[in-house]
Amino acid sequence: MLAEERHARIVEMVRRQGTVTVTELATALDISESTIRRDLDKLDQAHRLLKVHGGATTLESAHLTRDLTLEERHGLHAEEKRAICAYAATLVGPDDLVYLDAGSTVEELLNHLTERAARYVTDSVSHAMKLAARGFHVTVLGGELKSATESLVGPDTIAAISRYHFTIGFWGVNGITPENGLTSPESNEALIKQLTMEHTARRYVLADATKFDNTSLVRFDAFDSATIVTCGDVPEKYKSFENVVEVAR
Amino acid sequence: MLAEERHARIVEMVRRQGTVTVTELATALDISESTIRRDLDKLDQAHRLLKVHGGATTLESAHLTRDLTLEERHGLHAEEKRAICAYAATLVGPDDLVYLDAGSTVEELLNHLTERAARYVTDSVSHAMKLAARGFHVTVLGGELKSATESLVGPDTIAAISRYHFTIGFWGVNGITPENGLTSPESNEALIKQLTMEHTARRYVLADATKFDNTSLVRFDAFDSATIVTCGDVPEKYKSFENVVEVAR
DNA sequence: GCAATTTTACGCAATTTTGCGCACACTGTT
DNA sequence: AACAGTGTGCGCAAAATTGCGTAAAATTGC
Repeated sequence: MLAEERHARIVEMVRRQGTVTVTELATALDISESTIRRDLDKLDQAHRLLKVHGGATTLESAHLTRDLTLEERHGLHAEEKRAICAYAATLVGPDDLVYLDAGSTVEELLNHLTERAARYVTDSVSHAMKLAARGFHVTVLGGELKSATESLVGPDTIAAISRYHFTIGFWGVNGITPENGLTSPESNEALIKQLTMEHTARRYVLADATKFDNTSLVRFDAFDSATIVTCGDVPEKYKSFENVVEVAR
Repeated sequence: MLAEERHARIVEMVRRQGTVTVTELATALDISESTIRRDLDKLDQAHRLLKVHGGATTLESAHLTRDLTLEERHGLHAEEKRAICAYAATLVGPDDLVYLDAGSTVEELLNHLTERAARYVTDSVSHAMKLAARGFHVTVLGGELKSATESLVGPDTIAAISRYHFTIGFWGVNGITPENGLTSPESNEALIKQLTMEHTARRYVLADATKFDNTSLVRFDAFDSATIVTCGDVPEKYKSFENVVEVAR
């Protein structure tokens, strides 16, 4: 196995699991622990992961210790998010044209994507940069860049969306009820969500259990217009809906 | 087998698998490892793949491990760049629609921009994020994201450009001669440069003195089609041109 | 605290990979 | 026919990588 390939797989495992031990890596890649340690040294030096006693972690999880408020949101329901996204990633096939919504939920999905033959399109510049850095084919919709969300909005974005027909797409959401449908706090973003869903064949909304029974400000589609992939303490009334998929934690 | 055919098949294998070993290639193409290595040298030099110990990888997957070239380029001629960009930033007025080329030279320009009333458009996602974070109005052209340069290329980018008419624009460049004009190493990037220049009223090329008397692979416009802002040890023959502006260091 | 366990760092040998010189084949020119 | 120029394959020494053993360092359990 090539050194570069090993490095890529190590980083991939760290990204996927958050943390890995030296022994895990050595077993998984069938390489001596000495080599794993040398690799971790290099990767740590290149700022691709953080070497810690016994193994390695992602750079993000290292911030977790210092930053409370910002990463709080990030770390909240992290396990549920991971389970949801691990499942969602398996839905992507080699011939898909995949739309990826902006937002932190879909950001977690990026860590689980493995289908390199598929083509990805997103309105989030930060998502695009992550995917491109990992060697995926990724296209950015044009438009005005709002710094708060790092997503694109405006007439350019709308024009770009209208030229695409996605085979599969993934969206984050803030509120879900059967009556009010899928809702989001910002009208520009809601418009983009609505338009992209109209242009997508298979629609998946990724939502941990806390999103149920909440209504945010702007509705972007009906409750049953997408498959809702969820995880955690889902209220009983939602479990009977055909378009709700609950994955194990 | 023709050398060109071999090169094409090698690049194809790298693209497909992400990484290949020299032995793999030698077996697959039934060619000696010596020849494979010589081919890899050439292909690496032509930036069609990255040669690594034991084989080769795609440029994308490798970009992460080696940040040498990136930083290397970053620190080079920093003083000249700063002087050039400090001057260039003064050219932007409140009513301008400004085009910003991708690349490290223009990245330096970002640090000097002060005109918050103007609107900025760029094909570099990293430039856009920097500007947005600092509160500027910034629009991103759409298109496929190439991780090596973090710039956008492809039909989406071209379509987006055609809708704009910029009042002023700034470009980086790799080679400048009166005979061969302005040249760039990559044909996709060169095409974007050419198109954006056609859609811009006042054109400025930012180039430190080392760019003179060099010719890169692809020409994107004539020598006198833009004002060339430069600094450093400019060859005498260039100082007499009306479209060359030399700023003090 | 302190001992037991785990993890790490370092030296060394085996293996792999690389760079380079040289011989040979092929091509087009004089 | 002789010639230079280019591309290819092979052998060998230098360099890089890898795996293993062992002592030092860090962590854990009591």
